[in-house]
Amino acid sequence: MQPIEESFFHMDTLQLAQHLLGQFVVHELPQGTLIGRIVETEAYLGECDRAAHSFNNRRSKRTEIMFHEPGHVYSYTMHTHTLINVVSGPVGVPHAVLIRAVEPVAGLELMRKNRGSSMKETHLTNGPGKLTEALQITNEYYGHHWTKKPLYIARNERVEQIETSPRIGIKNSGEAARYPWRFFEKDNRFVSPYRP
DNA sequence: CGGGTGATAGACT
DNA sequence: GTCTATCACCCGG
Repeated sequence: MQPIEESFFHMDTLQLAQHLLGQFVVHELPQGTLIGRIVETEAYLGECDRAAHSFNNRRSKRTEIMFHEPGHVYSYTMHTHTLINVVSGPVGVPHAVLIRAVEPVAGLELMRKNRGSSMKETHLTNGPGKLTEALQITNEYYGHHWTKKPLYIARNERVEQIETSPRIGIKNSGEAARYPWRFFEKDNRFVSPYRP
């Protein structure tokens, strides 16, 4: 398993959010290699998107990485959970794609250990906070690049049937709350539960 | 020290 | 599936 080429990340953000579906997230650890296949993403288009942390090109210590080259890791903490993003857009354009769910591919035993032994398989990685816990992804990877080991994206076949919906958890973002910028694989049981 | 940042587990129906 | 109580850190002032 090898990291994807850097040029992969140089595409329109809404395209990238869809092309990421099917790709592998790989985390190589001493205890084993954890792999998840991306089945759900959301695009955040900074300058024109009230739901984005970088709305209006808001630049802070936290959003800074989104102004850098695409392919960097943007992570942030939501109370007890870490959420993980892929920086998108050219330098100076603060876009990102949130990875909302993956399908467990390898390292299931370790994932179960990370998530609690009684956790059902479908609940292992079917949410943005769940998958970071299962794959042991922490804020230490803020500013890392997704082409570098030990945490990287590896190429796999793209998904064939992509569905869209409004994004989740942003209902106070006015008009932006209705943009259909959530993408997921049709009928995949590891997609997070939809909350209308 | 206040504001900003939504997801999760578990109980219930 | 739906409901709801609970969860913590970083930052700027």
